[in-house]
Amino acid sequence: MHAFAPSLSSTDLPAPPSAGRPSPAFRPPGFPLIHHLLQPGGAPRRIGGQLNTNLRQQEDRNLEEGRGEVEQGTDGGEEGGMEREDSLMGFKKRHSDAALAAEWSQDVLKVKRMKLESRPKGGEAEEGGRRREGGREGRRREREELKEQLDEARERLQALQEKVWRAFGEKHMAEEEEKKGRCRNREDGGEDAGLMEEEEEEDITEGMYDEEDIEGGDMEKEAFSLLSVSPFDSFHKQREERQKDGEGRMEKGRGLHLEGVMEEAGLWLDCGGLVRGDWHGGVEEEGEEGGQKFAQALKVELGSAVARVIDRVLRLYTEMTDPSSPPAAISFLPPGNDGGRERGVWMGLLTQGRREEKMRGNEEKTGRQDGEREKQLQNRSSGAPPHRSEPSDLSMPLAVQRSPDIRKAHPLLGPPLSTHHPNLSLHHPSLSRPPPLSHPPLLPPSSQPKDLSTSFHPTSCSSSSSSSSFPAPPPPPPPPPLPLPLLHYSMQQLFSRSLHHHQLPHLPPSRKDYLNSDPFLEFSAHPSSHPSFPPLPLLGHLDPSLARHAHGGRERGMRGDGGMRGGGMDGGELYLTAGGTQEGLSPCHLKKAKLMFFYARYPSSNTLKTYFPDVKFNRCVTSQMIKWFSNFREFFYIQMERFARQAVREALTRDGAPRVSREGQLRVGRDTELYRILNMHYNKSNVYQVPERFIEISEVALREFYSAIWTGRDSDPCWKKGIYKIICKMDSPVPDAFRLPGCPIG
DNA sequence: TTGATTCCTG
DNA sequence: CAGGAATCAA
Repeated sequence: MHAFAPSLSSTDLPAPPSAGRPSPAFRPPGFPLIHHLLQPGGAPRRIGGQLNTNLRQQEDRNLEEGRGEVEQGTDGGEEGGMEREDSLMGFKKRHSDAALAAEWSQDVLKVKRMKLESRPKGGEAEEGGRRREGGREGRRREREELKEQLDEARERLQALQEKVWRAFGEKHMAEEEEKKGRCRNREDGGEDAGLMEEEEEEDITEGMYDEEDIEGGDMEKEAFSLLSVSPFDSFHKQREERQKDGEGRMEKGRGLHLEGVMEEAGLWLDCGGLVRGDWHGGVEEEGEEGGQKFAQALKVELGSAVARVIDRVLRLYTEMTDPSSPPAAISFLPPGNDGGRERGVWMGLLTQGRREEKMRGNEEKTGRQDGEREKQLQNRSSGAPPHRSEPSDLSMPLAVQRSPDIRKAHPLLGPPLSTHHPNLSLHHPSLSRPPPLSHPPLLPPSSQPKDLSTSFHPTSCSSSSSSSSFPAPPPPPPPPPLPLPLLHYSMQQLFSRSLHHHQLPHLPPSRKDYLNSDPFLEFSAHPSSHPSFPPLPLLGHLDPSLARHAHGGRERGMRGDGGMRGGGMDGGELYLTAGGTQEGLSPCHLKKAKLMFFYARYPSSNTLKTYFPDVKFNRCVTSQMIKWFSNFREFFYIQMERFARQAVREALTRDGAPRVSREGQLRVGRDTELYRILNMHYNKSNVYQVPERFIEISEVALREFYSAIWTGRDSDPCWKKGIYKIICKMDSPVPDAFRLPGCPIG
């Protein structure tokens, strides 16, 4: 089980698209993989009864949500728990009715059929007769028959188990033998006819299992079919059946040795041995050890098989989508853009700006505050900036002052070495021209000399080389794609698609698809990222007792009861609602929101609601999230302004009095300081590939700021409004991947 | 009046 | 990042 636990926990497994899957915190480490595999998308799995309250409610929640949509927007927070209990009770009640046998799966029917068929001929009548006879003679004969049948059953069982073990590559015959020996001894100790049926059912079950297992064939190949494979299906349904039937029907409730085994391995491991069904007649206990091993073996095999299949599918998928890309993370770079080199070519202007800033004597600190000082500084020190306020300057013919010797680096060979900044490289072909600037046109990028001086670079080549300015290593290269496996979120995606859309992409998506539809491929497994993906990501951060309370379904109750959080924590409190949504926003939601910012700077509240299905929105939560994006924008614009001012200042100090704005030469590449800062802020874990579009927009914003500052428009109190207006029109649709609940990355 | 947004502050 | 104030639009 643990063999694949780190990378493939139960929480990675497919689940209904709705929120409310149990948090890992609720689950002992050994929660069986198969349990989830048993719940193919949407198929209600009715399990209950023997589960403790918490788990039962979780299961019930799964059940409910398997049927349909998230109960979003419904007022289920307070009453959810009760309603669930009621529905559960009602459910049991309903199922005590024999009429509901029709609901049972074919597996159950098959079990019954096989049970009948395998029963010794006439045995039933004879048995009844013996029972009526009721004497000692009858009992003796009965035992003899039982023994015979038992022997027979043992043989069959042994054969069947051999098959099973062969199938799973494990042989625990000795243990099985020992187990059966104990069973027989116990039987000899004197039990009534019920045991016979039990043995028979065991036999039957083994047969059934064997049969279906044979059909199952290659587990690895058929891992997906295992998601709905029937032995376990029937196992669960029979468990349910037992629960419905209750105490009085031992012949149904008991037996099914394999079932018992599985039950133990499943439920017991699940719940830490807390729960145990009423069906235990004693034999199961004897076989517990072997049964658990068997179940363990099954789980291991199932888990590894599923993991292999998943990896294979992922590989296949990533190959289909972009054979040239590393499998782990599909690059957003357009074809032909070769990673760092290309990026280095078409950008780098603002590389390493910040430290330079400090070197230059704390002229700026941060954006807004700099604003005033910056103005003063510029008005004062840059001495009658010729570029400012005179349109005539801007309309003057471009006279690019540059020293031809500066730029030897070939545009395709990356940034110039050391002392020269690669800022003014070729305009990237994929870059869309920023919206028309409010000042006279600049040279089109394509016509601009490739060897323009680095005058716009915040780091002055003349004053200090970048290497000297930065003893520390230069800005980190673009984040390398992380290796396989793609799990967690991407796997969720994959399963979500395969299970709910019943298809995997078979054709390479268009570039647009890359950008807008399949960004989940950008996610790569972070080594340390752990599945907060399925809902309730915050629980992991909370006190376990909170998790317990929350798990109970009466989360609000704990607010008063637990009192684990002092006053003032309400804002960030987490409450589970009946629909699996949570009130309050978690750090995971914040991460997700930040990633969304790459696509949408100005999402509407309605948009946010659609992209956070696991959040129960109320006025407070909505405004909080709106506020988040406001803060994101604020940070974004502050950086833009800051770097724009820096570039302006750089241009002034470098070229003296350039007569034209050259913001057209500004670039934001993945190797620039500006990019690094933005990435650090919105994508701190650096597991998400920043969309190219966001870089383009950043460039637009940077140029707009530069232009405004250059032309002196920043003296207008409302000078940023126009820029905001431009940027707000550049929102792109947030990928569908973000519509899933939970946190996309760890 | 409410919600969204920006600006400012801590 | 949150809180608060101010502004603006619906």
